[in-house]
Amino acid sequence: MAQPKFQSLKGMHDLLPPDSEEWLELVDRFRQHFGRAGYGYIQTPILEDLDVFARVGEGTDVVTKEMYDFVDKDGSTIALRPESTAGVARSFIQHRPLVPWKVWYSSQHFRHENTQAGRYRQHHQLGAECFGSDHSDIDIELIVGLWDFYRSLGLDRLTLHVNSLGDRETRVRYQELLRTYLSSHIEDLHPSDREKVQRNPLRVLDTKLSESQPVVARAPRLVDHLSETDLDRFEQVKSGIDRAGIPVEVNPRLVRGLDYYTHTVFEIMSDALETAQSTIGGGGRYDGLVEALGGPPTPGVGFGSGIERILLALRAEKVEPLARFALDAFIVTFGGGCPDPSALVLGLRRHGIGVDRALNQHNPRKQTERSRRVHPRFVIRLGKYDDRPDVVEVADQRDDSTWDVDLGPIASEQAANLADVLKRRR
RNA sequence: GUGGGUGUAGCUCAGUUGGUUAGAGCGCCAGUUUGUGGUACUGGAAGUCGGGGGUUCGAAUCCCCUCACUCACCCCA
Repeated sequence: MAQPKFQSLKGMHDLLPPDSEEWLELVDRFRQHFGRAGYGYIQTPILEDLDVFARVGEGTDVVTKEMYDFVDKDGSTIALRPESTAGVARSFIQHRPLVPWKVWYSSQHFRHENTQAGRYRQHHQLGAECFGSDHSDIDIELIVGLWDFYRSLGLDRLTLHVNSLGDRETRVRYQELLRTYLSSHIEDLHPSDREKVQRNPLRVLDTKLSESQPVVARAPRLVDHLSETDLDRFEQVKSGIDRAGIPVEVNPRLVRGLDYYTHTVFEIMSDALETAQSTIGGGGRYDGLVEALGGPPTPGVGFGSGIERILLALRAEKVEPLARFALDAFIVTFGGGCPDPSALVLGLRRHGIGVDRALNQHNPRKQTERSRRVHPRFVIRLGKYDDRPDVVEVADQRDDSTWDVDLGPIASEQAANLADVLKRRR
């Protein structure tokens, strides 16, 4: 194909039917799933003050390299959100809702990075957050909730990884210890891991570079430095997940991309994805986040899950598409003496019947072929009887039965009459 | 930011050592059919061969540049 003059920007994609129908269905199911657990829908602006994001991820690529930030007309520095949690936390501080505050979102995020399978510059996440409770049951509720959501979609091949980073003091203390250790073995690390030692030493733990593995394997382990209370908390979360019947794998090298996490962190991977990005959802606890943004000390926990990656995983597991575009009825017209279908179509819609017709074909055979695309419940044949223009034949696609309906002689009542017949049958 | 792969019709792709007017399947349009159910047959429309430059009598094919897409690294959902 010759490239058109304009196409969507790199890593940003159009969403068209029928894929868009499946997308809406996915979001709707998420809404119902977390709605049942008491989570309300939240929307925050796509643009925020740059510092909202910068405060919470100083050492991370997400905010240092990949942010779409720019100077606004009034000179202020703003950014397209690279993730949602920071904006939701800002909103929490601004409105001070009753706690525990449980919200879910479906939002687009922007990261200026090179694209690959399951990785886009504009990507979409479903997520849920809870602010104002440090109860470990919330951690459990979110993790189990997300797992069950995936299962309800038909995903089967899932792996749950969890880890604990301890509280902030633990984390800071361990981070220093790790930095000291790694600095003394800096020569044995892969060059591209060396710079991370100062900036974000936890990140070295999950390196994929084999050259660094021996050093990392002998590094001090975070789990050995957790306090009694940290360990208790971690045990509660693990046993809660276990009681829900979900296989859980402790991964001591699991750290996360954003550095506001404390205590629980987790990821759910799709084992069906052969691509480099198999994590479809992840999150954890961020007890210091609200405070870092200038709010009162408030615990929080949440997750984000990539919609595009969920859909990739569904395809990889060969799950049938979640939704199909379907109409109640499709109108086929016969011959030159056929009444004009326009009024009937518009009238049926006013009476709550989803209906369409073929506009580019006049051969009934072609129209019938067209109707198969949209999987209507009923096919309505208009103008079939030359001597009785007010009679239509209705074909129920479910059981292949057909019958005639006399619409009556008064044009203004015909749509209502037919709508009644279809609704009774439906 | 770094590296690999791929660009030919709406889609998926053929296209020989460079050689007439660039092909197929699917899809689309129409007909066989004043007619109606996933079939069959017939015909039709549709391509600046991603773009630019070069070599050549001659380029989809060879060379250079460029753009786009894609996969991977980094990183992340």
